Amino acid sequence: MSKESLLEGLNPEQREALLYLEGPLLVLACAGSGKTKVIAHKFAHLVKTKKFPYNSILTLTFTNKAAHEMKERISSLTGKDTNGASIGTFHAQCSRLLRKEIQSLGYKPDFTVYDDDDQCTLIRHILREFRFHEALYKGVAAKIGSLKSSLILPEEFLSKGDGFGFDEKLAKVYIRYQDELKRCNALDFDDLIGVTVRLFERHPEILKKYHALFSYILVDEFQDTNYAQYKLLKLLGSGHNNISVVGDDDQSIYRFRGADVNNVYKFERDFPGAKTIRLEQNYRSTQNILSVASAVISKNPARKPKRLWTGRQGGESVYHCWLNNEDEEARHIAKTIKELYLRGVYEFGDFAVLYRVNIQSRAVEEALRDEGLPYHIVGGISFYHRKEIKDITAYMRLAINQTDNVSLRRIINCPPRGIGAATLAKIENEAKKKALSLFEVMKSTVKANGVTSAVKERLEGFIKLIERMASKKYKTASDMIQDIIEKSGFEEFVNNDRIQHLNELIASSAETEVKEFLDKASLFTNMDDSVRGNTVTLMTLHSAKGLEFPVVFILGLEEGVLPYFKATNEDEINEERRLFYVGMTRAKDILWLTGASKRKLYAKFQNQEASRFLSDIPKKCCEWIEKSRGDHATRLAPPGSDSKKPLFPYMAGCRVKHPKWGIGVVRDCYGDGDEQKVMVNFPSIGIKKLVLRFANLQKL
DNA sequence: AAAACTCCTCTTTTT
DNA sequence: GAGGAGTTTT
Repeated sequence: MSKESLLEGLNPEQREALLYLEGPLLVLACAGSGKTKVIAHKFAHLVKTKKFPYNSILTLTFTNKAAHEMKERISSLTGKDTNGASIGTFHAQCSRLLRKEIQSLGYKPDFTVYDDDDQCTLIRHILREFRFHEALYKGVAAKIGSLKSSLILPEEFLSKGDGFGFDEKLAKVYIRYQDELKRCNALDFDDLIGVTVRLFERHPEILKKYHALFSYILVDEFQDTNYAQYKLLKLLGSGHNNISVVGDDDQSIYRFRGADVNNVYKFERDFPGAKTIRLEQNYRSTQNILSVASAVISKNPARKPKRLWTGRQGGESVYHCWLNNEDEEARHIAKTIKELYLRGVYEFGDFAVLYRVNIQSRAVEEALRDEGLPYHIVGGISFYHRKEIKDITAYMRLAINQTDNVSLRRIINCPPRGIGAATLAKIENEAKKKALSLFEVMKSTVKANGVTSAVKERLEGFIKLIERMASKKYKTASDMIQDIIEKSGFEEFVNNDRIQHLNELIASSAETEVKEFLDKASLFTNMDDSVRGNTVTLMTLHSAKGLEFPVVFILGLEEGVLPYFKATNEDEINEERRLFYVGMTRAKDILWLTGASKRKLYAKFQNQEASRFLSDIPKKCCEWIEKSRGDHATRLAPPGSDSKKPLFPYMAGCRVKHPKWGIGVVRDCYGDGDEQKVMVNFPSIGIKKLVLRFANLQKL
């Protein structure tokens, strides 16, 4: 593809972003403004026109899915596969780099990556040992995570306690946790970033090497970076300053995971000479949807001002409907989907139902089933997080990294082999005393006296099992998995369903090397394996980021649901507002907002009030439909909105008859007054745009 | 080692 | 009100 065609199809701002090559660049890209496109095209431009080597452009995303899509786009632009390219998630790229360099920090290159599950297991273990309240493990994990994502080391945290004892306890756990990780030769997710930063800080010569290697840096979803990631970018970018970041402060919805929007605001200051380019044209939604979304988000203080606009004038009005309870809400949505589907304009895959919390999916599922509509749910437990899968990977990890205590504890008696709590406690004690790994202690226990011969025998069996696997050179992960299932007794231990999952695992890993497989398994998430098909999509607002659908429903527009009741301070409310904004801007043609006056939350019924966000919506863009009795509905509908003027006489999907072209299906209806136009799909001749005044359409 | 019982939590969750 | 995890019982 030539340079000309790389620029073709880009608007002036997108072009500018692509051609701005010297120095730091911040691209503020509104929802639906083509930010991925800019990155992909810029990558292709650097390679094709500027002759950058393929692996010299570090391209970072947040999700595997985004990385995958990026690779596909780039390879179709450049006509080459992206095997040698440095494109991937922050975590995957750091992990790759650390496998090569981590020895400089005293870890072994075969370190294990602990996912959140493993992290929690370890923290619980430590809490129990300290006799701290074990049930707090989630909060502790979150706190440690946030310290790590701010690059605060355990020792530093200890030095500034709060004086009440809580922080001291936390510090104690943090220190121990970090110590334990090191001894297991393991890194958690935050370490992948943090340790890479430390590596660069302590070893400038290594940093220099990567300055030379990565002569350009491209970053997607920049608003989601945490402090550690920001620091990493600063270090890597400090050599040449060729860094382009793309993001949207209005779509920052992961604050609770350590993401810091301020990174967007700090960029111009911290990267001297930085240029800012705004992408404000939205290629996705109709004007009505955009007006509603902009009105809501504009109420957020401290955001970069933007003028979001679209070429798709008018469009169907945004619908808002208030119902009696969550079942009616769900039924209403199901009925609406069915109706739109039957009109023939939309397929099931065109619909998305978005909600704040996963439990809200239940009512919708039921309603969709009742109407016989196919659906799938995004999120939930990931394949690699299933118990039996994690058990098998624990065997693999232990064989590769025998100091991995977390994995050992997981499988030592699974399947049951008569090594119970008492034996394990003995080993744990011994290990602590001698500062050895559990596996090492097991080996010496077998040689020494002190345990009964029966126990010895069982321990020996386990050790042999692991050592045999460790010494064997498996060609693929699937060979190893099969071996584990056979030799460990898993085969008899698990039931049919789970064997099925294991078979899937074997099939999917037939072409993957063992170590590669383990990395993938750790860094994989539930976002990656959604098998959708052409069915209605149900998911949380969070999971919807980056996606688009012709028809979107957002449910639970009530105080306590959206915004969620846990959001109390202003920052948190603002994040809820952004979440709502992200949801609305997923919609291309039709957007429905619903709420209910009664809802069952955690086993009790609650009276719900309309969400405060609804009052920010300009009345002229929204049609308020009342399907609930009682005072809620009347209070809800804003004054003046009761005059139900059908702004667009033709809904997308309705059938019309044209004197010349016969019967067609309306796709869109837009514009004002005399300019009002309607887009109709006539089976015989295709899509036609007609001025409503002259079209002589007959509604069927 | 399975079964029964008790306790606890219940937001979102890119990796 | 359900589901998960840990603990106690058999």
